[in-house]
Amino acid sequence: MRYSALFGKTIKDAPKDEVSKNSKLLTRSGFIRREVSGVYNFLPLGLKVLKKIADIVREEMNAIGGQELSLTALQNKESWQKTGRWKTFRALMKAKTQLETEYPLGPTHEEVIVPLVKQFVSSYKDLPLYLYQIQTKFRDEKRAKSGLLRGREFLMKDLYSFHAQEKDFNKFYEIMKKTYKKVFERLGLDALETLAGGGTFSQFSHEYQVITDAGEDEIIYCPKGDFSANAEVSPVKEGEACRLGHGPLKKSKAIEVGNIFPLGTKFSDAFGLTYKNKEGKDIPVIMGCYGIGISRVMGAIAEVHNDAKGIIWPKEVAPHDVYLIGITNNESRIKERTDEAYDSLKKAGLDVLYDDREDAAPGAKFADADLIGIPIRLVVSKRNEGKIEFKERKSAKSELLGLEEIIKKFKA
RNA sequence: CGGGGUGUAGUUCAUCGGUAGAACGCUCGGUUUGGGACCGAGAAGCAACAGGUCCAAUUCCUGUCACCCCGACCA
Repeated sequence: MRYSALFGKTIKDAPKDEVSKNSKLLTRSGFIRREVSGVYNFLPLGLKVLKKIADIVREEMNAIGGQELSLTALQNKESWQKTGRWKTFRALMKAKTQLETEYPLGPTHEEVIVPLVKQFVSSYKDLPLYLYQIQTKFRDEKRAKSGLLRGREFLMKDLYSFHAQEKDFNKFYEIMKKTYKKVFERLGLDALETLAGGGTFSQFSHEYQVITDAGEDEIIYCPKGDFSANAEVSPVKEGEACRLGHGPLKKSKAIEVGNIFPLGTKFSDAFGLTYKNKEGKDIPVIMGCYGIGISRVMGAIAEVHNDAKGIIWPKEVAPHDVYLIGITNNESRIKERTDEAYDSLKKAGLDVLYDDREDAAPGAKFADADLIGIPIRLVVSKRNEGKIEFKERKSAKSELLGLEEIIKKFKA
């Protein structure tokens, strides 16, 4: 991609209404732009990141037998009345047609998936079943805030599991814990598996919390990593020893980037979702749900991985592999050499953002490279004597390498 | 939803009862090229919206809307 053709330029000053670190950085660097409060457009660079996050999640869901589908955002009011949530789910947005018919705008999808699954599941042979989607959700937050961290429209992965036996559910719940750990590692997030309340569904649930002052939750956790609980439900307090005798426990603000939740038979009961066991008896299906806020993850990464100059994207979610700069000058062949490097890198399968602006001062290019935060920066310049400067965004050091060596480095 | 604050050019901000100005960005010309470079010339605004006061309102008053912050809320 040539920078000169890229839609979405960087800006020096963030709009004054973008106050949170993540939205400031993502707006300045041309990844997102706010539409209304709590609702963001994703520009090409931002969408690339969003897709990479989604793809990692998708891969891991597929790996444990998840089947992807896509459920509607515009939902069925009757189903929500059946579960009682038409009245009790405060953040439910309701859309009205010209004829005054009301539709819930999906904040979550139990009311859609359970009736759907009921049409296909009737025997123990149909279970277990793991269905997920990555889809836009709507929640009528009384106050949207913190950029991508709490919006009214956001992208979320939700998986629903259906089981014949409690035992089977428990086994899968543990698999999900491992899977979530792996997902967040790949996303470059240090997410603590945190014990949380179960709301109206169950006694407990688990949240995946990333420590940051921008977060809204408070967690009590052991710095050695063997305990973490949401402060709302934690029986132990800051400063005490954890269950393995480590200590002292710490208290921090954190942002919830995922959660997993036993649903029991609450929704199966509401919709009469049962299966026939071997004796021909109807048994309610046991369910679990498992969410990851895709757009919130993007915000959390920007919130946590940055420095004074801009974002520092983890490799797996970066919008491009390389930011290529040529420091041109009319007399030398720098422009040609940079063009050649661009072509070679592309041929080698790398996704390159080539800053091909001819009249921009070198400083402007460096500043944009740092702000956008692509993990590797390459500089072609007459100063580098036929080699290319290779620099990691996260490091202050750089080295001069040949093109072949650089390509080899990426393959490794 | 309670409290506080803000709406002026794409962005950040000035102005102030006499109908709008800078910087950045943008366009054109020229000079530049290792940390947001320089010179010159331009384009760009229904001053959120509606009403009121006044000879005259971006400016004062009222209302509405939007946005931000704190709190409450967040299956």
